Amino acid sequence: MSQPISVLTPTPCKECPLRQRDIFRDRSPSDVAFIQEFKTNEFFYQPNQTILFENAKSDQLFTMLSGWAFRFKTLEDGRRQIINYVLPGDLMGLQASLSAPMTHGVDTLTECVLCVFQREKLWDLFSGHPQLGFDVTWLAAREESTLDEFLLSIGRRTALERLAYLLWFLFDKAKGIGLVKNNRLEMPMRQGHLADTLGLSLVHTNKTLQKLREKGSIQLNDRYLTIIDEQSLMRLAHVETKIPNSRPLI
Amino acid sequence: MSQPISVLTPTPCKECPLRQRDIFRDRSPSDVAFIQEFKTNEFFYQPNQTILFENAKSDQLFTMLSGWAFRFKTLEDGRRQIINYVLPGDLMGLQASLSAPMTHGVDTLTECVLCVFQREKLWDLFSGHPQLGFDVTWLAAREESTLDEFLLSIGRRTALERLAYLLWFLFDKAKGIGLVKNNRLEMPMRQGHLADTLGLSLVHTNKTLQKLREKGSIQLNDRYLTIIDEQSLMRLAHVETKIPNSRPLI
DNA sequence: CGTTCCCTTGAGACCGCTCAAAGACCGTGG
DNA sequence: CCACGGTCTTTGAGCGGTCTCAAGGGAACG
Repeated sequence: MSQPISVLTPTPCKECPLRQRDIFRDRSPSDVAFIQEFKTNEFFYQPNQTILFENAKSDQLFTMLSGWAFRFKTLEDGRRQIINYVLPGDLMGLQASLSAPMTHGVDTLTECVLCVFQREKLWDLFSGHPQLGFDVTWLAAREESTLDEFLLSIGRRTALERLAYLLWFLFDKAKGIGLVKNNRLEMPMRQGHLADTLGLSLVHTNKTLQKLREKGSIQLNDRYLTIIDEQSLMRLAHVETKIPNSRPLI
Repeated sequence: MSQPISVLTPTPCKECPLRQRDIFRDRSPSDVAFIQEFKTNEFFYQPNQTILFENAKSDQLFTMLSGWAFRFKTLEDGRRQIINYVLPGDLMGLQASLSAPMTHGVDTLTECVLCVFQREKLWDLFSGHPQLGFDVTWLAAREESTLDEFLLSIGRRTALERLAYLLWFLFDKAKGIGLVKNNRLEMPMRQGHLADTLGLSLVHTNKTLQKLREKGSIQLNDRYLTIIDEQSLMRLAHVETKIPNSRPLI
């Protein structure tokens, strides 16, 4: 299990390529300066490396700068549940910074670049920069409502609806950060990851994927996802509340 | 659909009966004073009333003072997923205070007494009382890790494991706030609620409940739950990470 | 050119679902 | 005091969605 390497010339926060996107809210110069100070390092990970270990303590929290990763939990016998995917702009490791050891792990899917923050400075963030504290809470609350929706999915949607929902969700989220080009999204995960996200077996996920393709809602081959008819996909998935994408970046 | 009534003589925060319990962390007098000011009202609800409406805006957030409620989401065709239960000391409505309309509803199970806070003062909380801001985040992060565990449950645990987990979880949580007396917990929810929490049908939930009883792990009748053999229940449920109960109260 | 990883397909088993009905409990009104 | 309706629990029967097991095919890579 190899280690990440530190990036020699980290991106300065005020030139952060993510922050340029209008999906991320504006920040005061003083808040950006604090974030810069808060950021102690920049890490580069290979695909299939572990960023955060299940049940281990961590002194760091991270913002994904580029790449895909996923959060997951496992049972001792190996059953795995993928909780959510981590895309550029997402914060992770907050939980471990606030209290106990991590109750979930995070693994990379692609090469990833991460901003590294030190947990001990988190208190300075709340006390000295309340807007940032507010934003951390905002992000946590938003993650929570995403998980609410996933629970509804796994608990009450059929396999086909679930898959439709997941693909729509990922496509929509990726679109917000500019990962969708020509209506095509490169999805680095395997069908096994989708299965572990949906609470389905690999085989049934594959068969459900076929059905979605036959219906003409999506196209997915060679790692590339295209949504052919978004309206019908959303109807199939019972998407009811589209959360606006605009959000803070830390 | 009737309305809650305002309690005529609300409990003063510094005499809050919950705050006396050692499970809730100590607070500085100045923070308690702010919470007192933040609290604009105290509501009383009957069983089966709605506290927060799905898809509606809300200007309030609440702390449960006494009683049981549950958070849920529904699909248009009526399928319902219960996300989590709300017990004394739990904060709710944060999401609506931060951004969009509520993406989930909250209904009472029993009579409930709630502290009511005004959303517009939330910013004062973060800017003037960073410890409280930190604690709000802490609560959000903890709810998130609860949902992670529920996702693992519904996605990867069998019906029996899921039910075992849920009963253990509720019992343990209720114990922390003194609701368990003589190893007995009064559980106000119906089997239909359990089913909608577990992502199972009512009938199958009933049959799974029988199995748990036959195994001698639990006793559940007349609304009262007793855990006979906690170790074996935890083993059955694959409980791996017991999150410590100590937490902040707002 | 063999190995490995991943996707695909088929067959059969089983877990959990729906439909249906009966029993238990409770509050209300005659 | 009993009859009645409503809500909740329990049980049985049969169906089907999803699972596991198994094997074949394709693409990437050393």
